Amino acid sequence: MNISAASKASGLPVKTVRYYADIGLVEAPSRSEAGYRTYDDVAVRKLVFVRRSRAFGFSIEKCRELLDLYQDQDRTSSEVKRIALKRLEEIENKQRELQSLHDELAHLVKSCRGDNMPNCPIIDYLG
Amino acid sequence: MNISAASKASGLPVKTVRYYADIGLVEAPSRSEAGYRTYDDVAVRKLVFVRRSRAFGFSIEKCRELLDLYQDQDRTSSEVKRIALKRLEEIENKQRELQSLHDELAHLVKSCRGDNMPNCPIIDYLG
DNA sequence: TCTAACCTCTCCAGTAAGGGGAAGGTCAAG
DNA sequence: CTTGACCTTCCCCTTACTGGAGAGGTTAGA
Repeated sequence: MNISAASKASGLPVKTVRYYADIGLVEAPSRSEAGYRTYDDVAVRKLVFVRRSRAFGFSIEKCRELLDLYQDQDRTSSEVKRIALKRLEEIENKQRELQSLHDELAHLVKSCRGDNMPNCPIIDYLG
Repeated sequence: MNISAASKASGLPVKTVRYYADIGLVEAPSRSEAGYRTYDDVAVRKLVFVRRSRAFGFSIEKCRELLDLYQDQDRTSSEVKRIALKRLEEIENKQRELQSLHDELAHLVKSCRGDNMPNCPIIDYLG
């Protein structure tokens, strides 16, 4: 499998597939005689694993840890759960942050008439 | 006012105060004989304006627009409101995204026993 | 007056996670 | 044999800063 096939199979852009090997997140693939990267199903499965992990917002470093656990037959589910719980907390923190931003901004927006006059409570609040 | 005083007065790090002038977000301050940047209250007010705008998550480019409107006596509040509404939409989109991430991840976490066994629904889902 | 401590300057490099694109080699079809 | 699709490496670009090096300026105290 050349890189574009691996890209389609994994759902990741070609650039990203290269990048993940460059930074050592996944193993460097073997090369054809012409120097082309060649992928097998195992490599693609790991790429998919990373794609799904990234979709949850795990950082590359967390993906590294998760990938290690994925490949470690002696892992404990508590190790995985700990990482996932931390991410869940991050998400909840971000949600709280966004909620308060939202409420404040929505309040300002509602108080602004949005007409042709220069007077604006939004600008007033910011200034 | 030297830069550290302006920093304290505006609530922005010194580096950031310099940066905002470097990228032309705010005017380049005048200089003392020794080349030190000197700030006045007007400059500080603009820095505060940017800090508050940034706190709402407005990008630097949006801050540029907002700052222009802030300084434009002939602005209309509808121009400001339009920008704020767009940001509000962005926030709401992000909230929806985070909510679905949260629900999915929370579900996985709940289904994982987090014990000493290798079996893990989180890893299974990702793999 | 000298010196230590602190302030400021510019410039360079780095962050996260890739994306864009140039210059050049390879491969399969017609 | 040529064309076009594919692959390679390399370097710069993105956002919004942050950190640090090395050099010069300022100020308070001995």
